[in-house]
Amino acid sequence: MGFARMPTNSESLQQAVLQQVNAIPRGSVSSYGRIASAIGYPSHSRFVGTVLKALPANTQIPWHRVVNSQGKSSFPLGSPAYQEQKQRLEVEGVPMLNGKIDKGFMV
DNA sequence: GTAATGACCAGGC
DNA sequence: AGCCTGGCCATTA
Repeated sequence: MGFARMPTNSESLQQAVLQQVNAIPRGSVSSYGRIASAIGYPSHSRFVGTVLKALPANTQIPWHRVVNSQGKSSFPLGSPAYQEQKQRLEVEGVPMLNGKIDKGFMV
């Protein structure tokens, strides 16, 4: 008898992560840890990063709305990904200074 | 199979 | 504010 896949496999977790990221409202920001907690796996903050890293360059998922718990971008200052994130956030009204956004924008 | 890696986090200093 | 440490856990080598 084929065991139905348990809901703890990484595919469902990945879907859950993407769903959460997708749910972040425009002009707001969340964190890796918050996403992890939201899907019921508070110790999987690193996994959230793993999922976002695997996204294709042309994705519609708003990965730019995810920063770390300190409100800082995970990318090195000045790197292409950093510039992209900063620009996208500022278009939405979330200023980024020195790689950091105001925590008041965090959901 | 083991070892290293990383878009993390909380706490300590 | 910064830097370090230990813990975390899927992915990758």
